[in-house]
Amino acid sequence: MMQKIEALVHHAFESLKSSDLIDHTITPHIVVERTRDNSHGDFTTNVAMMLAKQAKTNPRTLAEHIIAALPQDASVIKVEIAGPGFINFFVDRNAQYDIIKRILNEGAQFGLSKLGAGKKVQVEFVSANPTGPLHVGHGRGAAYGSVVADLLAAVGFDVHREYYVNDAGRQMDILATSIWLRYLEVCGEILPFPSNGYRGDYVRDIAATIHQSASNDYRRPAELVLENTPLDEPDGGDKEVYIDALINRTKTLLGKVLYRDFFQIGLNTILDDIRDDLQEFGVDYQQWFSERHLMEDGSVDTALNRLRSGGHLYEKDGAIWFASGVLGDEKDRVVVRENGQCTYFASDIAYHMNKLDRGFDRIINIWGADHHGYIPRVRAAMTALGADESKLKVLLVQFATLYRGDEKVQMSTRSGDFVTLRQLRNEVGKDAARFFYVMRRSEQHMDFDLDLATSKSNENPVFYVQYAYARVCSVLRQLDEKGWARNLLLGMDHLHSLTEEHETNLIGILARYPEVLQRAALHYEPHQLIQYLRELATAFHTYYNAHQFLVDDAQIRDARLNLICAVKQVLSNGLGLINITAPESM
RNA sequence: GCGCUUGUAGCUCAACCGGAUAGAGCACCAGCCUUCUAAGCUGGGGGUCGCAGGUUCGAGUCCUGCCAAGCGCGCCA
Repeated sequence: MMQKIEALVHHAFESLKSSDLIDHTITPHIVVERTRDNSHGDFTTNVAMMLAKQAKTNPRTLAEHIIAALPQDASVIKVEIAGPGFINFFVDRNAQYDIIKRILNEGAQFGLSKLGAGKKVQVEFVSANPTGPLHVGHGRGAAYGSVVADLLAAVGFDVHREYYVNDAGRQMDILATSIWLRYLEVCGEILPFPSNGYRGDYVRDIAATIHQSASNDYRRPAELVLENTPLDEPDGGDKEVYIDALINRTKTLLGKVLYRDFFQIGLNTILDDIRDDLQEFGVDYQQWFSERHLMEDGSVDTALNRLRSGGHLYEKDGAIWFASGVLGDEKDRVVVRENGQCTYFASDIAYHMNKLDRGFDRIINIWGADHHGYIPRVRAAMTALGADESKLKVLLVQFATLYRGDEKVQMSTRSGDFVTLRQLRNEVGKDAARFFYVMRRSEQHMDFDLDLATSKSNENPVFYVQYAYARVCSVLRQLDEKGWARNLLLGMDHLHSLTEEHETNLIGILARYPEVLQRAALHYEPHQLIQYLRELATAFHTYYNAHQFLVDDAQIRDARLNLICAVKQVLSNGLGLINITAPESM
């Protein structure tokens, strides 16, 4: 309908041009919107106001010309000028009933579109370091990323979901060393735990598991481990220097092969846990991309060589720098350290080169908001690699602060004192967790109230929407119990009897669903869909309270049943996109 | 100090490329169950859209300056 009106206005412009009422050089950008107020009709356009100056007339006069030139259309029953020059369109109610037929015909397909035209989009999200279980901060990125990906797929993009596994680098060495030290404790060795090590209970668990299968194979005496190590921070030393020394001792004492095995067991255990966790949270990936793989197959060297041949690298202070400063970054960045090791940034350049080489039309990175300072250097790298940096879209997710009632839940990753995503799921359930996470704009700081998410009351927005769905199901069960059967075709023939204000309002909301989906997808804003579902649920609950559906008059009854079945379908489609269940009864 | 983000009702948040009277939920007050699930509905009060300028037919939305909060500014990841 919206496109139809847009076309009508476009035709009007063309005929005004040909009759010389409007300058030929004017090319109107016609935008037709739904009105926000029923008294303004169904659709509106502001072109008259936008172009009045160019057309050298006032908005209302121009609007009159446009209306006079509008082609006739049976579904448009009234057009009027309002306010400073809006052109408002009133649509024939009978045309609006068609949406119910469409929804019931298209079913689960209703709302989907081909807007994306099959363009390849990669969405990389979560990508938490595999140094421990996911915590509630990662949960928001997981929920947000998966819904964004599903929304894009729903409007016709070819979506590739990916998790970048940082399985190389110092943090992983710290993890492996932490596990080994805990393992030695299990063996009976007595030694202090480094202040910069990973202290979470999961480290002890992994150590215990390894000891069960490997017994004392990796055991070395504590004296040897601590031989020639500097002081840890609590003793007046530097915790970074100390942990690096311990990593070196670990590598030396275990030897290359055993260290590698040990490292791998830790990595696999944690990665498996993360995989399970995400899967149970309704998050699936097409690919888990290994950073280490990138280093081992020479991709990092290739990327650096490409930068070098483009003249973007130089040497200073024994390190190799990427001249990102001239490409929009705050300053230049080191890619190869003085000790010959590549930085994390170097492998990230290779990773983005790899993404580009795979031919994605759009590359979406979903990061925690604390990484925002990293964006310019990645863009600089893409530009230096000769790519179009506008293909990259970085979406930032702010942290969620957990509350239990009024009380803030304190968290610290390093000390191991944090709420895991798994704990959150166990406490509030997958549905509530997903719903709450994407309820707010992602860049918005968010307060996550655990008590509210678990409360089975009218305060809880998740139940509110699910209850609307369950209510429709309940009505259908009642229909059956009363010995009636729904006659779909009879209902279709009498949709015109749905004239109550509650009914026309509901129909109007249903008709908006495809547009909401497109907007939510193209702007990467799942919260738009949530808002919509709440609005739809409200309109349904209101209708439910105002009118009886199961009336004796079969024509009205079946028309109403068709309407509420359409509501049921759209609720199901919308909840499905957020990956939240639609319960038959509650 | 520089950069990014945020600032809307008592609280948590919306507001579609700049559009008509800034909307929800919670909380508060007053009502609705002999009728399809009251996890629901109806009505009410509640706002200098952080502050000050500017752009224009029109600004919560765009521009500039200030104020406040969060984050970032490693040869960490």
